[in-house]
Amino acid sequence: MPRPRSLTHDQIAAAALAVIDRDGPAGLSMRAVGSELRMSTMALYRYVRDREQLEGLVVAGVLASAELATPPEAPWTERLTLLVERVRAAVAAHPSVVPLLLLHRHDSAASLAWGEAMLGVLTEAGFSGVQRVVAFRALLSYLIGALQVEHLGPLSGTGTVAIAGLPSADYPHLAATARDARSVPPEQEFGQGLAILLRGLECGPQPR
Amino acid sequence: MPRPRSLTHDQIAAAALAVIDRDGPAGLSMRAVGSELRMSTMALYRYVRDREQLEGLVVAGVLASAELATPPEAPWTERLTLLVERVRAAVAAHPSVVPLLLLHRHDSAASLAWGEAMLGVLTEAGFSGVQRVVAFRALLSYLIGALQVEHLGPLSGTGTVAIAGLPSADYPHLAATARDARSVPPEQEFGQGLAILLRGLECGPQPR
DNA sequence: GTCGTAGGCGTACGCCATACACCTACAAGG
DNA sequence: CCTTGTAGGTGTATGGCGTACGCCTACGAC
Repeated sequence: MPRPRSLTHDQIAAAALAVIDRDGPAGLSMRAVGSELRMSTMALYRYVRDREQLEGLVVAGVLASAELATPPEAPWTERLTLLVERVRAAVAAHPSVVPLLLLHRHDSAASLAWGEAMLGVLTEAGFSGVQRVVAFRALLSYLIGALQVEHLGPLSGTGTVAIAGLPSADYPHLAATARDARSVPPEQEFGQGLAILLRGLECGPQPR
Repeated sequence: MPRPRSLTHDQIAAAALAVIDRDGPAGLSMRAVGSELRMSTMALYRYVRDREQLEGLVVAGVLASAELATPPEAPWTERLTLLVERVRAAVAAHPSVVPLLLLHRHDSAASLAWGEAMLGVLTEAGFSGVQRVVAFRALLSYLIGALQVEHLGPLSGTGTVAIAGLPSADYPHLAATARDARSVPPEQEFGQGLAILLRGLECGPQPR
């Protein structure tokens, strides 16, 4: 009956994402999002319980951009690769959102749906019971960890350069590896790591 | 010549860790650590540049408790498992430190030394060049991600319970898997996931 | 036109990190 | 033993944050 709402959750999430993309994760504040929407800070609270819920909206928005359908005739390893790579791509488009993703990866419908899709493929591949639990958590851990390692590294890649310059006397392997790492693009590194994990799932004592 | 220092970095790290263990990650503040040390807030700044450096000290302290020596005659997979499990154990003793670990895993001598130890084993196992880079990053990503998934989950495990209660109609696989997951202790889940990854390193097209 | 609901906003409070200026405890040099 | 300069410890102040609360008012229903 009274005045209609003038904002949607989607608009709010988009505004917050814009702030984060522009000013980095530390730039996100209720004040900043408010003025991004040309509203007062407190107006936001008509739409959002608190800052935490707003962060959840941002994460949900990013995850929702990942397609969940996979070709049913493709091998299960390939289908899982698709699902994982799509999340990686969605996040790579907004690197500054990684710290929020770590805290809110659980509490959105988009993330539940992604998990459901992953488990669907694993189930069709023959995984069940504890093996399915372990396989899913291993893939999830790798994905989460890789995002974190890639985007929250020591200034996202410049750290590798710094490590490459370490005194070879103190850290010979580390310095050498960091030098090698400079020639490996992040996508390739991510993909190959994922391939290793999937190979372990394929050829383990509990195959199928 | 003037007055001697009355605090060491170790004492400060221990105090901050005590605060975190008692009040959780959000309880960490310069004020809290100051009063834990029976000093004023600002006294801390004589020993520490800013809050970020203090966080680094805490992480360094936790990581330093992980032993780095491994039996040279053991298989390389077992030696890597030891190194990874020790970090997991060190962190599991102070779960609230996980968010800080994610941000500061790079900037302490302890973490560099751990990386060096891991790479030493990988090198002895025959890995080199890009393969060594990929293997190391895969293991690191899994470790980081698993810590995050385990300790920053939806309230650390209670979330699994919540998911298990989801409407099976909407998320059938997710609900079933969450039910299965309740019977798997976290250490076993972590260990089996790591085993999968190591198996992938062993039996891949680029073994040795 | 009237009215009640709920949108939008201003103010204020308590927390945080931290810059700065001050006092003072103490080791070194006499 | 006394002086002195350095650096330790502290109090105060600033500017940011999230958000509780209360006010005004635009608006749909009647």
